[in-house]
Amino acid sequence: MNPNESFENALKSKGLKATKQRLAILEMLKQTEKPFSAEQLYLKMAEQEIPVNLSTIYRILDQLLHKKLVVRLGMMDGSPALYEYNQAMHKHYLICLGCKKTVSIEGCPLSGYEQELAKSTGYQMEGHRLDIYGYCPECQTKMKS
Amino acid sequence: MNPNESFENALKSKGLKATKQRLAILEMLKQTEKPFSAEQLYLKMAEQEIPVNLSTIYRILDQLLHKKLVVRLGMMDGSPALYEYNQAMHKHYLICLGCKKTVSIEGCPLSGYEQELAKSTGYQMEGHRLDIYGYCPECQTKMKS
DNA sequence: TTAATTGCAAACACTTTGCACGCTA
DNA sequence: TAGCGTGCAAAGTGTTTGCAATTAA
Repeated sequence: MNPNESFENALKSKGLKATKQRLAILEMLKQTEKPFSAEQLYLKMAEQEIPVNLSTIYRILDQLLHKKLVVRLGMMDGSPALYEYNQAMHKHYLICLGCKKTVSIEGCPLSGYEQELAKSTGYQMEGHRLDIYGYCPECQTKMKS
Repeated sequence: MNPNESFENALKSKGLKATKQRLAILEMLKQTEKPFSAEQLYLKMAEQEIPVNLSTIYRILDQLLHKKLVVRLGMMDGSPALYEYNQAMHKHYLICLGCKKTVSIEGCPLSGYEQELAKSTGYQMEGHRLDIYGYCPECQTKMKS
């Protein structure tokens, strides 16, 4: 099945029209498997001669977020939000405080914990966000010099 | 020891002058043990006839953050950052997606995990952020009606 | 055809900055 | 009194919104 076709179906089944802007965003996020900010997407799309307005990107990302086709992360400081294609299995990130590089972590150390917490608090869990901060090996050596 | 006195020392030992604005902010955060936004602090201080400029609050919070007298949290969406007095032991939060209430969680489920990760990745760990999202019991019943 | 979607420009909220004055040490 | 700290106003950044024009279904 053509990748675009599958996105078309995904969008339609969520009640969203399959516009080229939405398809382009989904494709970009899915293929790279990396988180992008709204502006990064905007620039990438410009390169590919798919001119879009930044506000449109924000609107689309917001819709995709609500439809759970995309997840949002980042924003430890006031820096822009990052969006990533929502692989069914959720991920966590190791973020370098030096160069801001983010790499994803295998597995989730909280699988059981969340359920316990639900029992003890009466909360209905909807998920969690875990980011781990440190300095990557390269930045550590840079800091020494 | 007078609480203000201990803050004075804390500030001076970090190379910061003990001004009434800084003291007021520290006191407020320490006493309430709750996270506040810059604006909330601004309003509270106005009530107490300690007029401050909002930009001063931001500057002070930023300094306190770097000196680790305060921690920052929040910002899952674009809402304002929250600052809280830095109790030595770090905390995590259970945040209600309905009413935005945040309650802190006992203990940290990641104590051992972070060290393992440091070994396997070569990163020098600086800490992590874990927030858990769900609906509190009250919001669950509201949603049913 | 027509309701959803987009572009544009303007507004927004939160935060940061430059500069002159004021106050702590 | 020397220099850190503050207020003020203005600018910045990331994001959202109203409205008219466009496009997918």
